Amino acid sequence: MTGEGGGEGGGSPGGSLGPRRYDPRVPGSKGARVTPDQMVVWRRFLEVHAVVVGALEAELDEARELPLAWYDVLVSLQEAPGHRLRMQDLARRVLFSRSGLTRLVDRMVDAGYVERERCEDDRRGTFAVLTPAGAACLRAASGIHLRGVRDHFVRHLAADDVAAMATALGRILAAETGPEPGDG
Amino acid sequence: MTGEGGGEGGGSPGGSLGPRRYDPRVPGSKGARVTPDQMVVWRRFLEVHAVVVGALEAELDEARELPLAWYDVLVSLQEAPGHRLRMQDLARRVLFSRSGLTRLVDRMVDAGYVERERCEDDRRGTFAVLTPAGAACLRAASGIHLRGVRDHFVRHLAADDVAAMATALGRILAAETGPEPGDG
DNA sequence: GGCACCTAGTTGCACCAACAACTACTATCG
DNA sequence: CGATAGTAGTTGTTGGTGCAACTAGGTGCC
Repeated sequence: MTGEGGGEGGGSPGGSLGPRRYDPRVPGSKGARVTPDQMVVWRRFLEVHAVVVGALEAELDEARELPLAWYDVLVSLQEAPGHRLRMQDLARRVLFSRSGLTRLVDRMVDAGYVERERCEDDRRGTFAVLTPAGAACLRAASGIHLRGVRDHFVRHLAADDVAAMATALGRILAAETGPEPGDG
Repeated sequence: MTGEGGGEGGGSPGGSLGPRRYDPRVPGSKGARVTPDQMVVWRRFLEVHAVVVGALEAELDEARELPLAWYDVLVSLQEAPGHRLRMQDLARRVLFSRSGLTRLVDRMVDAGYVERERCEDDRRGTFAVLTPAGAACLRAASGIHLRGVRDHFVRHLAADDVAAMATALGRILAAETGPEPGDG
C-alpha cells in the first residue's frame, strides 16, 4: 500500500519531473532515488501503522467503548496544565481539523468526559476541560492502551531498535515539522 | 496523538500515567511495562506517519488530483499478474473493507482507471483490472509519489537506520500478521 | 473611536469509510 | 439431487472528517 508504483523518473526536489521510462524491478536505480531497501522500510512502516493502530483501536473500543481519538483527547487534556486546553491547541495536538475537533468535543461533552469553558482573557476562545469522569475513563483505558502498545509494538523491538528508531524518527520529525519539535 | 502520559525526550513524565512501576493488569509479564524511551518511539512513529502521509497525500492530490487510496489501488493492480486482482485480494492489499473497496472501485471505474471483469472460474468473483488510462495515471503519479517518499521519509534515514528499521518493522509484522493477534 | 483585517470556534455541506443485511454463487453432506 | 453452510461482492444506512462559509471577538492603524 502506498508503495512504489514503478520507478522514479528522475528529478530533484526543485527540478522537473523526468521521463517515465523505468523498470521497478530493476534494482539498479541508485543515487537520489528510492532504493528497494528503502521502499521496503516505507511499506513496512505503513503496514505496521495500519496493523498496530487497528489492533489498538479494536481493543480500546471493545474494552471501553472508547474510540482512539477520544483517548488521544483525554491524554492531551490530562497532560495539559489545569487539565484544560484551548480548542485550537487541542486540535493541533491530536492532529484534527478545527471542525472535526468541534464535533469530537461535542460528543465527549455528551458523554460527560469533557466540559467547555469560556475563556475570559480572550472571549473568542473556548477551553476543553477534562471532567472527573473523563479522568476516570482515561485511567481505566490507559492500562488497556499501554498494554496494547507494549504487546503489539514495543515488545518486538530490541533495545538498539528502540534507540535507532527514536533517532531516525526524531530526525524525520525535526526536518518535517520545522525547527521546533512537534512535542514539547 | 494516541500516545500516553509518559515523558518525552527522557525528561520528566508529564502526566500522572507514566511513572507506574508496573500494572498488575498486565498479564504474565511483570515489569515489562512500556518505558519512556519506548513510548517516545511509539509517539514519534505515529507523528511521523501523520506528517509524512499527510504531505504525500497533499502532493499527490495537488499534482494529479489523485487520492492516495487511488494510488494504492493502481500500484496493487500494476504489480499483480495480468494487472488484475480479485476484489477481496485487492481489499486486503490496500487495507480497505469490502464495501469501501466496492465504492472506491466504482469511482475509479467512472474515472476510467479500472474496469470490472467477471471471474469465469468462480462466478461469485469479480476482477478489478487496470486500464491503460490507469497505468498511465500511475506512471505519472509514481514519480511524484516516489519523490515524496524520498524527500519526506527515506532521505532522513542513514543506511543503518534503514537496516535496523527494516528488521524491526519486519519483526512486528511477522508477529502481528502471522498468528491471530486476538489479545484482549 | 471607527474601520479594515485577523483569529477562534461553530455550522452547512459533501465525501468517504465501515457495519450489517442482502444477493448470487459454491461446497459439503445426507 | 436437495438442503445447509460458507464465500464474494454489492447496497442501505450510519457516523465521522474536512473544506468553506459564517459569527463573534480581538488587533492595528489612522
